[in-house]
Amino acid sequence: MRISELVERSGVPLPTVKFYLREGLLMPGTVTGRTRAEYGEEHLHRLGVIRALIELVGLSVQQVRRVLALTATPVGSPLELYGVLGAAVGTLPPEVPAGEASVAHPRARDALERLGQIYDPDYAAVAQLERAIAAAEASGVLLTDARLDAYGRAARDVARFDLDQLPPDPAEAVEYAVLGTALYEPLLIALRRLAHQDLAARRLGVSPSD
Amino acid sequence: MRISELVERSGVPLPTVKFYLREGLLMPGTVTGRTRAEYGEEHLHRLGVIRALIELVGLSVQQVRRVLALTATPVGSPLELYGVLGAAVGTLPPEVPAGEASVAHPRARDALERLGQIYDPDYAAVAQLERAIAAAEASGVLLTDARLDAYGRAARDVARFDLDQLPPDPAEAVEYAVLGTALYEPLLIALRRLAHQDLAARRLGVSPSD
DNA sequence: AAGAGTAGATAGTTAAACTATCCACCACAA
DNA sequence: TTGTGGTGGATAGTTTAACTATCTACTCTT
Repeated sequence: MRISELVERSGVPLPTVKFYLREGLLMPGTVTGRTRAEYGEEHLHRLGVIRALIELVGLSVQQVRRVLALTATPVGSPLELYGVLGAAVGTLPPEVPAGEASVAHPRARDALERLGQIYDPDYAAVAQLERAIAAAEASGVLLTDARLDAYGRAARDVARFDLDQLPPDPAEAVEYAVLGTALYEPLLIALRRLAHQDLAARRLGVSPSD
Repeated sequence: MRISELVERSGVPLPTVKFYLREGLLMPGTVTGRTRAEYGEEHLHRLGVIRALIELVGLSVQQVRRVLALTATPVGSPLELYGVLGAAVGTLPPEVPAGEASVAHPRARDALERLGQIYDPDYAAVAQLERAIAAAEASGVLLTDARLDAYGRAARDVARFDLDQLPPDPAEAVEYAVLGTALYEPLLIALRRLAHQDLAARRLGVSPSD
């Protein structure tokens, strides 16, 4: 299809499509002449993913570029994937500055030790954990061991489910893992908030179950 | 203390402090003269919270204003709090546009029905859930019932812990609930990612436990 | 009396994410 | 074959957010 059809079917304005092409989020079509290029269904799908990550998940253009780059990463074993994902740059706001990686993360190390999990300072998520703990401390709210255990257990339950659902096909697995990481995080957050409200309502006597 | 001391002790530049005063994030000091005002420890603490929410959690100035406004909300029972929190505007990116609240959220309603939880379209988190599901669908990744159950259970476990930890004092409870919602979300996200990596490593044979 | 500090106002800066033109030029229909 | 309109590529402008910088009058302290 031509770019006008891509614009019409995706609902994304022409200048914006051109912008994504310039920024490398959308791969170029196959050139069929000096002033003509052909786009396919994969471009349409890609545009959908881009818009979802930007408008619905709230990622920046730069973060989307990284996420999409990861979906093109070839991995040997499907299970290696989360290692690759972990060594790559974090995708969720707030962005962890480049220099902050690979430095010591004492609070995160303590926490992971307590959970019995591996500690690798090169994992971007370790820096995120460190920041999360620092934010709590700076606000006068501290992170107790009991809370760490409770959250760690819940996170592990979710992660176990995610790994169990990993598609056997490597290419599919990459897309699942990368997009799943970005797409399911807001889901978990929203469900936690709704659970707060539901449990609070029940404890107030609206319904005696649970 | 005078503003210069506040600047020095908080590490926040003077123009920025003035900006936060203008924007209503930081409450004004007690005026002691035409060109003089007095600030206290609560201003210092507030500045710490503001910086943590902006720099570490990644909230926008507008979102911080809403979060801080909520900490000043008086509630009858501590447990009412999460209801209040839910009826308020969402605080985490991506922002849910004002008009989007209170409209039908069919996918979110189905999900909540399946989880056996109350559905109230006025809850901001319902709109967030709807968007999260929409984002997954737009990306070609669908939300299975099994995943919903797994995530819902984990979210509920965390929420139960949060409610159990609610301080008995109403004023403290508000600060705990509001800041806890914002501060502990990045924690849960980081722990999920780290659990992915840890479980993936274990399944690859690095360590046979779990 | 004078210098430093301050409140309050206004203006400037930077970055991100678009959005809008411009121009040459090519393809296809009449 | 000639015009009409869609195209690629380039460049420039817009909008919003979050600061950052000045300016001015005034006042507190020494």
